[in-house]
Amino acid sequence: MEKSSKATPGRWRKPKQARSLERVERILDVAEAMFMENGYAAATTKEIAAQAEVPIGSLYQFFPDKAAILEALAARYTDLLNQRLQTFDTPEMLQLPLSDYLKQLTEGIEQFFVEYPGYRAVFMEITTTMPEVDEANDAKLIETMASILPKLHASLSLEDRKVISFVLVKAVGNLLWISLGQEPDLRQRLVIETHRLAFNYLNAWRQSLPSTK
Amino acid sequence: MEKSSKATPGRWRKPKQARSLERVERILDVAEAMFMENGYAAATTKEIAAQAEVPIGSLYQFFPDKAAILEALAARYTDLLNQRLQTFDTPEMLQLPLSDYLKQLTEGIEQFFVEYPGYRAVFMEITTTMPEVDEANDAKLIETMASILPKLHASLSLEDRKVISFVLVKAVGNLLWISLGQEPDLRQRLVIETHRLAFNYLNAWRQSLPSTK
Amino acid sequence: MEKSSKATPGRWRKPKQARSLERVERILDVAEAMFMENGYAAATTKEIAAQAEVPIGSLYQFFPDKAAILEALAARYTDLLNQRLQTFDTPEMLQLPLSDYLKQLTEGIEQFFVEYPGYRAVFMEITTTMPEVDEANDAKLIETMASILPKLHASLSLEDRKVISFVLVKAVGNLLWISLGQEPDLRQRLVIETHRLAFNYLNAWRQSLPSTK
Amino acid sequence: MEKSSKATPGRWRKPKQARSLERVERILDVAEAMFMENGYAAATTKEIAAQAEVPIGSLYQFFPDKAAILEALAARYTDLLNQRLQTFDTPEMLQLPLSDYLKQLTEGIEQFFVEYPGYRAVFMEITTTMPEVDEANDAKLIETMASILPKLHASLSLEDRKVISFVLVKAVGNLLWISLGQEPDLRQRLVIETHRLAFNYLNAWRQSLPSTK
DNA sequence: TATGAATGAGACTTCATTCAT
DNA sequence: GATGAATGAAGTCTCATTCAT
Repeated sequence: MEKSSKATPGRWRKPKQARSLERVERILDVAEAMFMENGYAAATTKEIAAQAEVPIGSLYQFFPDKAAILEALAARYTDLLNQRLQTFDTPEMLQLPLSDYLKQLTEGIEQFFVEYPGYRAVFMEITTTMPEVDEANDAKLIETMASILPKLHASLSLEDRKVISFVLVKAVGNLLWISLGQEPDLRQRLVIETHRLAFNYLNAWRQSLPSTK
Repeated sequence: MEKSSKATPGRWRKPKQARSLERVERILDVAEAMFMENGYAAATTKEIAAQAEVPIGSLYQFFPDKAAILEALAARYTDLLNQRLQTFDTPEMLQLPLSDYLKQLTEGIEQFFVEYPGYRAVFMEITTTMPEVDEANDAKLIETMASILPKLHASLSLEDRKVISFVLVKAVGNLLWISLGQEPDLRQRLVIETHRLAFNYLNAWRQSLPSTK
Repeated sequence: MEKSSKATPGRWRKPKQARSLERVERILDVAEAMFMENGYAAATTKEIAAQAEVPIGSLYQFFPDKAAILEALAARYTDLLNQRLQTFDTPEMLQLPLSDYLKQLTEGIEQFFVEYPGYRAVFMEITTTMPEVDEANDAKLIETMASILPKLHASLSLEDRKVISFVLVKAVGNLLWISLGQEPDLRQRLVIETHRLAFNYLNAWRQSLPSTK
Repeated sequence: MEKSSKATPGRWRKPKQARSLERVERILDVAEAMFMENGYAAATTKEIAAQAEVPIGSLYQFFPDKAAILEALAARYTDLLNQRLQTFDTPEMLQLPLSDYLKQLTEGIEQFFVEYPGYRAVFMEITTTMPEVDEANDAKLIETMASILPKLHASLSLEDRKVISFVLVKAVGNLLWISLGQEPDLRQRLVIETHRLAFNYLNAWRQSLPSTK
């Protein structure tokens, strides 16, 4: 615990690293808000720094360029969503009947989008601006999904699991994501329909295979 | 039925309007290519004009600003896709068994995306930059879809048709659209899976209702 | 007074020249309004033509360039103001006591500015943009004034008349002109003060010379 | 009290602020010259920056837009003229006979216009382009004048002082200002006439009131 | 390490004027 | 003569990023 015990005895100085972390978070929060408000292109690094009360020079010490802020935001969310997905990879969950399981999953994901409205804004920009990042993100989610699937239905081949996960992540994800922006009534119905879509899809797969869950 | 037999025998003069239309088309084509290449933000009006061999001033006579070019591109595609959708609103099509019908539809839409790879790039930008336009575009497609549905299943309520169309347009559209960027093998499988998704979804609806097709 | 009795028996066509005059007037009126609204620089020839319902090409047949419109406006006003000034060069007027004469003059000029609020806008631009034109305009007014002065006081030398006219035109003109933009109360007082200024100035001259009016 | 005797003994570093101030001054000087040469509209920010040897980006750090340069110029002159006016608000000056006092004042102002020929160009543009700024500027001068007047004549009401100051500032100011552009002979006479105008105006006021200076 | 003034390429857009029809 | 689409030079201003302090 160096940095001297004597010197500058008055003001306590927060460990540098902690201060940095705080700043980075503040930058990300501000950037997210601004991206949501007017889009990535309209936001300026200067304004982000100003609102985050961080000198522009410091911002560039944390992020090599503007795009990196968006990337960091995306990473933050991918981690978060992945964690949420893993929530559904527990014995209690997996023992539920398929329909119920998917109901939980569908609602859980919708819930996630409600909790993090920034997800939408961030990935809209990402999809357009950095397809690779978007791809990578989805790949992760698909992988997570693929690792859950065999527990729902044992006899799925790796190939099948990948494709099914792809379809689920993209279709279900997209639908729930879009539903967010809709009127409450329609939105509620959309969640139900999304469940219907997912259930019947997976159910059809189940019936086409020898053993079922 | 020539454009005059006697007068102005020498140089043939293209009607003004035709020349303008040609220019507008050229601008749109060039812009589309550039938007696909590096994105909307990276494209410059100056370069678009140059490549389209149209003076920049003329470009601004046709389009009030850069965004208007993107909008026009979107409108062009919405019309095109709508027309394609209407292709499936014929007696011959509608008499097919549901599965076959959806196979045609799925493949037809995929085909469309193959034919017009610009669709993707354009609507990616649109979704981010001009959500209203995107909304309007989807609304049109959903409406068209909703007008086809009752012929597939008579007893659907208006409300149901709207929701189902929404789900189909968004999920199927998104899936096929994304599949475009995938490896051929995966892509082929995705088209099949999309069909499976759509069929089982609609089939579930059918079975939950009194009379069926 | 037709323009031929036989030819083009159907629609009557207004003599070309008359139509042109009308158009020119319309252009000037519209231009004046626009110059007053947002200034000369902000007005565009295209918009002037559009509002005057005259094709832009025609506008350029009447006026070689944009500046010419401003010049024409100035000329229109110079003539008008000169005429108004000549109103004070009548035997009845000139027999009035100096104070009364100047009261009439002051109020008459103020009245003119009220009648033609465009005068202000036009000459503001002119002064800045085309000092020569402004100079010429003032020179005319000064000359007119100088031709009236000897009737008020016979023994003024040409040199004196010129200087006095200069002072009167510039100071009185400016003051009345500015007063236009003031609150009614202040404006009324300014007219009175302008008269006081002019009267005491001329009166001082009178007393410094041998014979008086 | 040197800027440190020990530390950084080598290169002397001009304080940041000083450098900025210098740049701002240079920009203003260059802009003034260009506005005088061809008018505000003809001057370009790019050229101003180039001649001032300041990057265009820096120019825009000091001034939000082109108009702000003109405004700054106006403010600079208003301050200057106000200071000059205050020169006439001293006991020695105020004890002079009215005629002598006004002679000093008239010549002092004329002198000012000679010293700062840019004043004319700047306020010509300002009057047209930003009447509010012009108004504010004149209001300041009028106020200063009004604060001097009671010392010339004690029994003037506030209302009277305001109007008299208005007349003096506008008429005398305008006359002297215009005289600048005239031939030397005429100019000299105009200064004399301006004095005559002002003196007889104020003198008339004096005689109409009970006590005099 | 921290700061923020400095940089300048280049983006979008305007508009007076022309001239082919 | 009448028309108005066409032209393109040129203007203002932005902003991601750097680097001297």
